[in-house]
Amino acid sequence: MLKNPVAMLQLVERLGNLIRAEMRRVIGQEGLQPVHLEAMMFLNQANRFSNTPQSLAEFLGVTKGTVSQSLLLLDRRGLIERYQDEVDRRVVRLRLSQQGEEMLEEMQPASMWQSATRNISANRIRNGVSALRETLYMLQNHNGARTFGVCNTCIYCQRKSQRTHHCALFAERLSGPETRLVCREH
Amino acid sequence: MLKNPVAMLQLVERLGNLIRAEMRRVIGQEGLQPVHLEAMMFLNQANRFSNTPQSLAEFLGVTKGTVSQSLLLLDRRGLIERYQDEVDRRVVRLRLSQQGEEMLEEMQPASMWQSATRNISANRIRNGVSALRETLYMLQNHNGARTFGVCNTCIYCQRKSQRTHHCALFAERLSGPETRLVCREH
DNA sequence: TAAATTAGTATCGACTCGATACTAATTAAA
DNA sequence: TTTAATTAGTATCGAGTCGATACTAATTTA
Repeated sequence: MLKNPVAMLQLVERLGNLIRAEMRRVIGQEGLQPVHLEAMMFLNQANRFSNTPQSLAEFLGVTKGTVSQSLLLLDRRGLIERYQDEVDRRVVRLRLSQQGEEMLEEMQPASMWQSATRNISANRIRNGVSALRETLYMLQNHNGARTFGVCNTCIYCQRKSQRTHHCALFAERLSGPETRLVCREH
Repeated sequence: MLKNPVAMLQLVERLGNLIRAEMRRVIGQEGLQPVHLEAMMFLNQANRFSNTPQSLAEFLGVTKGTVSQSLLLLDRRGLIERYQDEVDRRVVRLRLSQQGEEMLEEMQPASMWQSATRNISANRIRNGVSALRETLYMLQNHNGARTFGVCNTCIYCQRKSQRTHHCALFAERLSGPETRLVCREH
């Protein structure tokens, strides 16, 4: 029975395209592209292990050259800020600017989706999410790509006390809020 | 409990991007873009109610001008054929050329997906498919967009006999195989 | 018969995207 | 420790997407 996986692929493709088209419609007035909104959403969730061009490129599945272009545009528009890393001066760090955060807030790209999923049973959605999540994981592993995910679900994340966590991979202390952000070494 | 729908949105977005990136990787050598492959897959499934530029544009969620460009490229590459409709001479009909069919055959974009979903329980996938399908349907209805789907699941499709069907919308006879193709008025 | 609508094409400009070539900082090696 | 290799990022190029606009030709509607 190989039909259902293919059906799922086609649905994901089709939904992906429609979301993309909707994004374009919504942010087109601002002169932005879908990929810009995706970059901003990523940066909104990125922690110090993932707020770099390299990391963003891996997340989006494009080359670093391509991402560099998009970042240039976002920078020109004043939606992000770029600054040099203190320790390794090759790496550039990214964050949303005040203006970028406000714009992302306004967009709320999920609102249409919310209404579209309103009448679907919570259970069915939960099942859908888990099937998709598993597929994503397999797909990424298969490609040798990075997984990305929030720290507090990461195998390297160790709880030290009520407030402090520890990342066994980078051997660094993590603050509580930080463990709810997205790391590239998940 | 609004978290799961958003999680599903993000998963679909992310999977969509990865599929897109993978497509690009696979067909990039042929000098094609993801949208070309999607167009070809659509044409491979299109019947006489949907094998037009207009229809394809609606399916892909782009303007007719954009689709016209892509079709020009596919035509130049010899992957599709364009011919005038007999009755309404404004409309152009599209079909895959021999070469186009062969290329689509070779691609098999689903193979990686198949292996990624191999270990997921059939039941979970079935649930995922139905959640996604329902979402797609709601999303399209909400936007006033066309639904697209195979004739034999369409409300307008009436079975006349063992072999013949009838489309109540266009008031035309449908052959058996034709009812397994995609119509834009689904 | 004239006006409005519909299907499609052509052209423009901004942007994506991969490829390639480059700079500068860091790390590994001799 | 000097040199070579690696790594992070940027710049530039060409082909293509994409929406907007303006257009042609065929068909409907008034």
